[in-house]
Amino acid sequence: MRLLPHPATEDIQLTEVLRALADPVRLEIVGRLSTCGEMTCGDAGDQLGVHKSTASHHYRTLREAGVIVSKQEGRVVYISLRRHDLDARFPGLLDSILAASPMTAGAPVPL
Amino acid sequence: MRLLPHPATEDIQLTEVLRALADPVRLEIVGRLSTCGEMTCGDAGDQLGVHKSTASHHYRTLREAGVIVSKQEGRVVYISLRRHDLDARFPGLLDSILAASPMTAGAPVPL
DNA sequence: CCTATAGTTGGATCGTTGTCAAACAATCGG
DNA sequence: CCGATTGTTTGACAACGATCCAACTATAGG
Repeated sequence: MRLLPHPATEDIQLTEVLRALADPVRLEIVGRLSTCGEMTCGDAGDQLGVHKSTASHHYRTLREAGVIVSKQEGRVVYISLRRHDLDARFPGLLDSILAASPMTAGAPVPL
Repeated sequence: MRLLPHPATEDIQLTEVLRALADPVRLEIVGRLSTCGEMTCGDAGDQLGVHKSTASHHYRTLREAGVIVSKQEGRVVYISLRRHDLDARFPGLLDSILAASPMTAGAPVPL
C-alpha cells in the first residue's frame, strides 16, 4: 500500500481548496466521496462523463489541494475525503459546501 | 442611485461563488467588506497591489457570481457583501470561508 | 466650459486549465 | 510470459483568466 503525496494539514491553503471545489466535475467527485466513503478511481469516475485521463487529472488536483487522499493498492487507487483534516484546518467549510451542493443536499452528514 | 446588474438570490450558483472566492485578491476584497461593511471601489482597492482596472474586473466577477452588490451614486460605486442572500442560499458557507481566511480570522462576525 | 475624479471598457499579453487521445506503467490472472 | 485491467503521464488544443495600459464615460467642482 502506497500513499500518494499530499500536503500536510497545516499546509492546506484556503484558496487552493476553493479553487479545487470550484469545478462541477470535482465537486461531484467530492460529493460522491462524502456519501460513499472510500472508493476506487474507477468507481468514482464511472458516470462522470469525462475521459479517464481527465478524471485522473481532477484526482490529482483535489489531492494536491489537500481535499482527498489517494491510497494505491495493487492496480487500484482508493480515494477518500480528508474530512477530518479539512475540518481541523477550516472548521465547517466542507460541511457547508456539501450542504450547498445539489448532489449531496439532503443526504445525512456521516460522523 | 443605480444598482448594477447581479443575479437573483435563487440563481446564485455554488461553483460560481467558489470560483469567485478562489482568488487571493478577491478573497481579500471580500474580507475587507466583511469587516468594513459598505465601501467604495477606491477604498476597497487602495492597498490591493493591483491596477484599478484589474480591481474593477474583480468587482465584476464578484458581482456576477452574486457575492457582492454594487450601488452607483454619482461618481463613486459602493460595494457591499450580499451576506444575507448568501446565507439564505448557502447557509454557513460565507461564515466558514471568512473564518478560514487569514485576513478575517479572529475578527468578530457582524450581525 | 474645463479639469480633476472615479471607475469601466477594450486590447494585448501571458500563464493556467479542462479536455481528449495515445502512449505508458504497474499489477493481476491464467 | 501474455493479455487484460487500472490508472497515470504526456502532448496538443482551445478556452479562460489575471494583469497592465490606454482610452473612454460620467460626474462633480470651480
